[in-house]
Amino acid sequence: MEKVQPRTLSGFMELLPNEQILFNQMKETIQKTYERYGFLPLDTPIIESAEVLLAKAGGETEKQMYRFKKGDADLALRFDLTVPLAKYVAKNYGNLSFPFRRYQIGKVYRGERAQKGRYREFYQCDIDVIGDGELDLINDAEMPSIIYSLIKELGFDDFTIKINNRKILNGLFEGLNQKENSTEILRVIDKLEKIGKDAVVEELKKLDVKEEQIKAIMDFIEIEGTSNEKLEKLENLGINNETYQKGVEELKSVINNVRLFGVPEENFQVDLTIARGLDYYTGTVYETFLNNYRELGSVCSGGRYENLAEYYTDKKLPGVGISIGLTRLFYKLNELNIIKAEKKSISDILIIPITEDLKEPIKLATELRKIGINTEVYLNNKKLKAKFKYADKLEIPYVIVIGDDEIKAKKIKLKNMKSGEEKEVNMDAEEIVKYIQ
RNA sequence: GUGAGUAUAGCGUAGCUGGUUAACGCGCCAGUUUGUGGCACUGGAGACCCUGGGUUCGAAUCCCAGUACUCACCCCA
Repeated sequence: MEKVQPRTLSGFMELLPNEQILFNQMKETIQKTYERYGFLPLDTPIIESAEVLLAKAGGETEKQMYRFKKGDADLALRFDLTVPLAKYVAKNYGNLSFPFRRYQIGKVYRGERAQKGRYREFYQCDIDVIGDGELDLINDAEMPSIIYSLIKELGFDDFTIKINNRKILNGLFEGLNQKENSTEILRVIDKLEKIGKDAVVEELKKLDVKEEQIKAIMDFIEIEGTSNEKLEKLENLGINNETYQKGVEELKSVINNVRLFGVPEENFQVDLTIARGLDYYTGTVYETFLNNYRELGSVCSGGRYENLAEYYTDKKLPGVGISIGLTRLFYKLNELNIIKAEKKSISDILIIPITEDLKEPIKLATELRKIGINTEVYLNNKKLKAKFKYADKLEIPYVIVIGDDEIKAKKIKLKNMKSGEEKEVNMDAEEIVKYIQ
């Protein structure tokens, strides 16, 4: 029979068991951290009506969205988790308590060309706080504290959460009469670290920004110093634009409150070049960098938006949120050998029966599972040697052999696969647990 | 969407100045060791060399097309 080539589409991540175990651990760490801050779980469909998902879309988003017909229905795969959240909040407005704090961890889809660390299907891990009508600025200051806990929990100490406010840049552009160009200019500024100062100037020239305006922009983003020094310089720049001043005020307040939430000074800073690609942010924006691995780019980003669900409801729903691209993060950490997929099995014990009667082995396995020990029974009729080899290959730490002798004596030998030692123990789950680490 | 590269056992690769049994490592199976894995040795299975066409006495090897994948740009997580 002719076989179909077993293949996985470009841009779709598929892992081996040892990698998947590690991936799941990271996912669980993120979930636990989000829950510790009181965020509620949410799961929305991967497929939604194209009309819903494309309500506000345009340009790149629309081009990259997977869209298809099923019968007469015009459907699409979700592009991110924010749009489904907007729909959800608008739809369930009456049944939710505000401020609504939710987390969502799920796959999203983007039909673009895959490349290193860029996938067509990937996990996003989002949290957002949505206010009804308004949302106090202090929520913007809580986000960095959550990022701080999260990155710590993921095992990193040396990282910096960079904080900025879009109003500052937008106000600056307004003052320079570059409002129409602001999105393009922001994109260019965002590339500063990647392409360098001179290239940024070149790019700005291409956007027809005038010489003295370029100078003003460059002078601005090159403001140096500690967070407090930067804030002071921003205030003393003599820019009278209202949006700008509001931005500086907000940023100052957020920075002060981030301290209140206990984020150590070395883990956050004002960075005026953080602009984020997404243009729906309207205030505070965050990016997080691992200082020893700057090449990873931001590992956790987010920001404040004025009106989450304007395309679905007249209710004004401002929010602030952050997102981790787990698939990319995992891929890159793995590639750089920062994390290692070592566990090949999640079993603590493999029970190897060498008797026709499986009653006792299964009974023991059930008892062990009841007290929380991951237990697997080898259920194939192979030679004993092959059964041990299986435990060895999967690096299952303990093996129990149960044959007729053991059943008769009600004693088993618990073998530590790493040391090779065997210990005779009563055939009793509670007893056995005492000898495993 | 634009540009470049790659395609050979399950995996990673060699072979690519065309020459008849396509090689190596890992993995897999079996044995040395019939209630004990790792190590070692011995043996074995496994490949329409991406697909289609062309050049040639002869193609994994050269040419063309298609497809897939990878990388970069764009954009982004």
